[in-house]
Amino acid sequence: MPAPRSTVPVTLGAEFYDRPVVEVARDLIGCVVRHGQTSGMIVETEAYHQTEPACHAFTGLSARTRTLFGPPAHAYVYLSYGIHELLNAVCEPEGTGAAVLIRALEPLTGLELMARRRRLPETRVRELCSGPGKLAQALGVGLVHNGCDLTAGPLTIEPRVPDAPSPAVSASTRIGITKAVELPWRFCAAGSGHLSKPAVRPIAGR
DNA sequence: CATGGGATTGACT
DNA sequence: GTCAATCCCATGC
Repeated sequence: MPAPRSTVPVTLGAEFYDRPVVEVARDLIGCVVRHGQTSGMIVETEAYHQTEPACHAFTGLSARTRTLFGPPAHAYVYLSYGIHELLNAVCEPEGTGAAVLIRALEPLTGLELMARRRRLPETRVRELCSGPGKLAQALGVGLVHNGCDLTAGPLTIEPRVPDAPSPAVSASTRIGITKAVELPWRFCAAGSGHLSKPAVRPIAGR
């Protein structure tokens, strides 16, 4: 059992999330998601906003989207394809439906527990959190966390380490959707080996 | 109340 | 490369 290094937990405050969702998606790259003893650095995100049809909030307020329209800095967790639970961070002011989908992490702590939850050998680190369904399973995040305050725990997101260099971030189109496919609202840490799929480099010119 | 569609993953050809 | 699993919820009768 590793002892905690600090007695004061540092998490991103609500003001971080109370901004345009695309900015938050970009700025979350390099931040750290923590749940219990498991944590990982965010290397891939996507932004979703009520004004575009790929967002669950596009159709308006409902039982499902209540969290999305709620206050920022809360978790929006929903079931995808009846199997996978996907973790989002609600953004923008209360009343606006917007969230960042956390799509991939570089595992940092609790790898043994992650591997157990993922039913994988601990050697296969790249497969622990390289996808939105995978990382939720690895962190032990589920529907029960829908609506959780990300500034209060037990599920939190921490800022980037201050003395670490700012990560190079690439923007590209979102994955796995059929509507508003043209928006470049997917953000990846350049060169990361823990992405759900390789980042597509935009082709200059043409 | 019945139906159908996913912000995915893993197994298989 | 293809495809099924599985269930919440939005939609429509």
